[in-house]
Amino acid sequence: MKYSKLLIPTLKETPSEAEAVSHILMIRGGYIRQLAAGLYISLPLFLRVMEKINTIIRQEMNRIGAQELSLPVLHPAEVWQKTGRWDAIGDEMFRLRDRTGRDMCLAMTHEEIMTWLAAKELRSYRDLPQMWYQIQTKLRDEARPKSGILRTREFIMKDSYSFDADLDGLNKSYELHAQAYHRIFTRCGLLFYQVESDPGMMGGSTAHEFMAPSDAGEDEIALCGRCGYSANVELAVSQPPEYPTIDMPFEEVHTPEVKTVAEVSKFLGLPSHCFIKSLLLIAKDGAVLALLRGDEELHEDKTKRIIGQYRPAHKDEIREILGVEAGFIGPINMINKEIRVIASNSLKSGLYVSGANKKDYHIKGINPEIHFSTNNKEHKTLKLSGKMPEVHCLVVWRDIRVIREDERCVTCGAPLKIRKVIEIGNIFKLGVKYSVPLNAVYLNKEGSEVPIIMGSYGIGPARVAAAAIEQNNDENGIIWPMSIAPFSVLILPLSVSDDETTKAADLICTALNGKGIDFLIDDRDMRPGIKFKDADLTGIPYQIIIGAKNLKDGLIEIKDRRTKETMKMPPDTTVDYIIRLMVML
RNA sequence: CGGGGCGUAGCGCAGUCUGGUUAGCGCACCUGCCUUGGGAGCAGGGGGCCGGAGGUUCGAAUCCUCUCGCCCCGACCA
Repeated sequence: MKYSKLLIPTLKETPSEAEAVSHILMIRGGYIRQLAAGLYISLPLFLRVMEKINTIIRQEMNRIGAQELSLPVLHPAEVWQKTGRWDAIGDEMFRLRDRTGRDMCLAMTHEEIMTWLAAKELRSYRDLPQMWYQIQTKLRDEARPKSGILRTREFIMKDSYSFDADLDGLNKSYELHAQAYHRIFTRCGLLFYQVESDPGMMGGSTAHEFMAPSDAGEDEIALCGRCGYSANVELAVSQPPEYPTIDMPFEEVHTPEVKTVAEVSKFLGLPSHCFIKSLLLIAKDGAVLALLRGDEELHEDKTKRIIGQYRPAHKDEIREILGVEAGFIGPINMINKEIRVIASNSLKSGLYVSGANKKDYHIKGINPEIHFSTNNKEHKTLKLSGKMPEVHCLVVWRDIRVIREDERCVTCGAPLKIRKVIEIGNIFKLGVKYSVPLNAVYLNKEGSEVPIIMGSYGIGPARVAAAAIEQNNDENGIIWPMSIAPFSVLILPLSVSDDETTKAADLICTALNGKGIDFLIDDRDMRPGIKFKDADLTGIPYQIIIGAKNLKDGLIEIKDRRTKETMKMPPDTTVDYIIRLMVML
């Protein structure tokens, strides 16, 4: 392919709207252009990268027995209404009406349509299992598109769906996908982790995400270097750091106008881990008191999984519900109040200071082993009858804390690392969440009607490309992994007006063509400096540099974009040398 | 949706606070000469509804009101 025939509008300067490295380099390298917020045009080079990634995906999906098909991007509302998602999903779904006034939406994912097809076409256990996938456009009216193509309103997604007769089958399909994903991302030259993830609103039991480490990522994962534990921080667990108990009597202390953990800690001269941080939350079915150790932070997602959607209580609500000003609330004298209390596991033992539920007072020496009780009615009765007066609070022990870097792994005790990552793929065990409402059932051997067990599995090819750039670049530009580079080789005839140079370039083109290697030749009548800069920026893995000076000695030069190493050799051996390099990769 | 920033030539920016020649600089672009191993040099040239609308004023890129767009942080993310 000739450079002069391709639209590759490279930029010398960094565009002001780009922040992420991959975003900057994709724009500067002439890969993409922005049409509007979250909407991008793929230029020829980027399209080639996407095609290479999609080819790898297809090969690996086909290899596990999945079949490719293509579904509409415009959907009738009815299917989505049947699963309840028409109402459950808010502004993120693009909605419209057709000319007859019928409600329609644009596909943000395809569980409904795939399940609809399964309901129509799959009848018997003999039809199962099936794995169907497509590489198609998805549309989501994102609240905040960001970081170039990492979060857009329209994007390509490989989504596949498995249909099995039973859980064993689902587990097999799930495992096959996990293996395929490992092969895909490895072949794409990415560093990545498979981590446990929150099944969330997809509605399922098990879920994993495939995460590529990058500072541009929106997610964070916790990693154990020793045992391999890895999880999204949305659900990652760790051993809370342990501190020696500081002895203190059980007594009230006057703490006028001293409210936050930091203030009380300073006032009493005690470290923050000696405190119980009490937060009043308003959940759908009432107020919830969350107790954390003073050095901990409440984890919103973990908490939501326990009490559902919630918000922090306002100051006047605290006064109304607990009868005390914010800043002095705590687990004391809570036993008669009809408020759920959820306490962080780290508070199970030790001695603590917390608000006394009395203005300007805190209480020292709270001993959860004595003053807290697990959630059973018995203690309440005993307390009320005066037999166990020391119990102040009925608690449920839960993991509701945010984990931190270097805390200990719960399985092996090694320090955990936290990494920012780009989510490049995910796999979910859906179960019957979609097959039941859409009546996707089959007849089993016994002749009874049973819902199909489903799984769903996604990959964002553009995110794979972005992650590859994030992980492979230098001050001069992109360094593509060979497998997904737009071209394998870039030929740089430094002067297109020099006959010897052109002749040598032609020779190499012919040889590369003969070997089926995809190459680009920079045939532009430009100064060498420009060609070198563009070559490095666009990131094609190998450069064959043909200059008059080396040619006088019968030599041309091969440069490895990644290592910057160069090798001089006669033109007729160049192509074989390149092939050897490519095989080594 | 909340907070912040920015809209001036294709790109990157100055000018705006403190209103006043013909709105400026670098890069890119066009013509010519010259040059050809890391974004050359010289000479000449084209390109602007200063995001949009309304207002204040003798006069608005500049002040006021409204509005649209883009980016960043947060919320959201099926």
